[in-house]
Amino acid sequence: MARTTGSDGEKTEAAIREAAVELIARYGYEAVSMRQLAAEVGVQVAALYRYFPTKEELLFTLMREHMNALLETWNDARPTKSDPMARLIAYVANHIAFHIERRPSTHISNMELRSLSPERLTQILKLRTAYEKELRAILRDGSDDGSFDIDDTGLTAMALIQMMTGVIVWFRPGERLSVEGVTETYLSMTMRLVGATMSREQDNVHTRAQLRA
Amino acid sequence: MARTTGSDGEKTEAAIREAAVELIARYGYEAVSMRQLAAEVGVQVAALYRYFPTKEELLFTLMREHMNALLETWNDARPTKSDPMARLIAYVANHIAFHIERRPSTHISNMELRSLSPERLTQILKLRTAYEKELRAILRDGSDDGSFDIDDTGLTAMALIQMMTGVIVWFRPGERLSVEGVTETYLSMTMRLVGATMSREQDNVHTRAQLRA
DNA sequence: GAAATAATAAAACGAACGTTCAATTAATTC
DNA sequence: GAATTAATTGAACGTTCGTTTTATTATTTC
Repeated sequence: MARTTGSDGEKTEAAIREAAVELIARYGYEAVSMRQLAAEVGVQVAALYRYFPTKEELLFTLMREHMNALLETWNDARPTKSDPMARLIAYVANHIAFHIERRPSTHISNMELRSLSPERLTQILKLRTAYEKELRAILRDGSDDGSFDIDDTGLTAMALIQMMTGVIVWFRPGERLSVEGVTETYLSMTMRLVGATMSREQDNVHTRAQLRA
Repeated sequence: MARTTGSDGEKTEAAIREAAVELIARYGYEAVSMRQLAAEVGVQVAALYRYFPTKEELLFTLMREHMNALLETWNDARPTKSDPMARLIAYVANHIAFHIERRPSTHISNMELRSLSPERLTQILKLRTAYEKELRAILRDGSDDGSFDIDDTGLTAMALIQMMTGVIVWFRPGERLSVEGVTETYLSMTMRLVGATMSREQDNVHTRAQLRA
C-alpha cells in the first residue's frame, strides 16, 4: 500500500500535533516513541517525517506555538490605558483561563525544556521572558503609583506566576470549582500578595465586574 | 578484571545515589542511561545492579528518601503547642530551607513522578499528601481562631506550596539574595496571602525573631 | 592460610530507539 | 487521460537501551 484514499497533508499534520501534545503531556517527551505516536495517529512512522524532520523539531514546534498563543491571547486581552490594578486583574484572569484551557501543552512547555537543543531552548525562554516581563511591568507601575505595596517586584512576579500556573496541577474542570470560581480566588490571593489598597469586598466587586466584561 | 582494590559496597552505593541525583535532575530520568550513570560513578554497568535491581527502583529510592527527609526535617522543626502563626512561619522557613538545600532531588520528586509504576507512585503521593496535610491543618487552625483570613484553605495551601517550591526555579545560592533574605520575603508574602492580622512591621520583626531561634 | 563471601569486570542478550529509503498509490494538473 | 505531484507504506539501517550471565579478583571469616 501507499497513499491512502482521502489522505490530506494538513489534516495529518494537525492529527500528529494533537496526538503528540496528549501523549507527551501524559508520558513525557523521552518516554514517547515515534512508533507510539504514529500508532496513535493511525499512520506509519515514516509518515511523521514528512511533517517534522526530527522528534525534537516536533517538540519545539509544539512549545513555540504554545508560547506564541499565550503571548497572543494576552495581547488581545490586555487593557490599553488602564490603571495597574485593572491590568493586573486582566493578566491574572487571562493567565488562569489560558492555562486551564491548555493544560497538556502547558505541561509540556514547563516540563520538557531540557529536551531542547541550546538554540531552541533560548528561543522558547525568550518568549517566556517576554511574557513574564509584562507582569513585572504591571507590578512596577503599580508600585510606583502607590496602587500596590511590593517589596521586590521581580521576586513577587515569579511567586505569582508559580502560584497561578500551579493551578493546572490540581484543577480538574467540572469538579468542585468552576473556572470562574478559581479565577476569583486566585485574583483575591493575588491582590493580597501585591498589597493592593482595597478591602476584600471591593476586591470581589471589582473582580466580578472585570470578569463579566 | 573483577573486584577492584579498595572497593566497598557502602561507598559504591552512596556514589551511585549521588551521581544518579545529579544526572537525573539535570537530564531527566528517561534521558539518563545506566551506562551514563555507571561511567559517572566510575564503575561498570553490571555493578549498578548489585545495589538496585532496576532503574525504576533506583528512581523510587531517591524519591522516597527525599520525601522521608522532608517529613523528618519538618517533624524536627515543628513547634509544639504554638499558635498557628508561629507554626506557619516554621513551616514556610523549613520548606524553603529544605528545598534550596536539596534542589536536585526536589526537581526529581516533582518532575519524574510519571516514570513510577502505579504502586510506587501511590506510595510517593501518600508521603506528599501527608506533608501538605500539615500545612492545611495550620491554615485551618489559624482560620478557626481568627489568626488568618482565608477563603478556601485547600486552595490556599496548594497556592502556597506552589509558590514556595517555585523558589528552586530561579534561586541560585550566592547571587543577589541570601537564603535568609528569600525566606523573609516569602514569609512576608505568605502572611499577606493568608490574611494574617498584623502590620508588615510586626511581621518582619516576628519573622526575624523566629529565624534567629 | 584456606574457605567463604562481597564486589566488580567483561561480554552478551533481545528489544526498542530515531531515522532513512525505495516503492506505491491517490489526487491534481493541463 | 497522461504526466506530475502529494501522501503514505513497508522494510530496513545502525545504535542504544535495560538487564543478565559468567568469570575473576579483593576482602573477610575462622
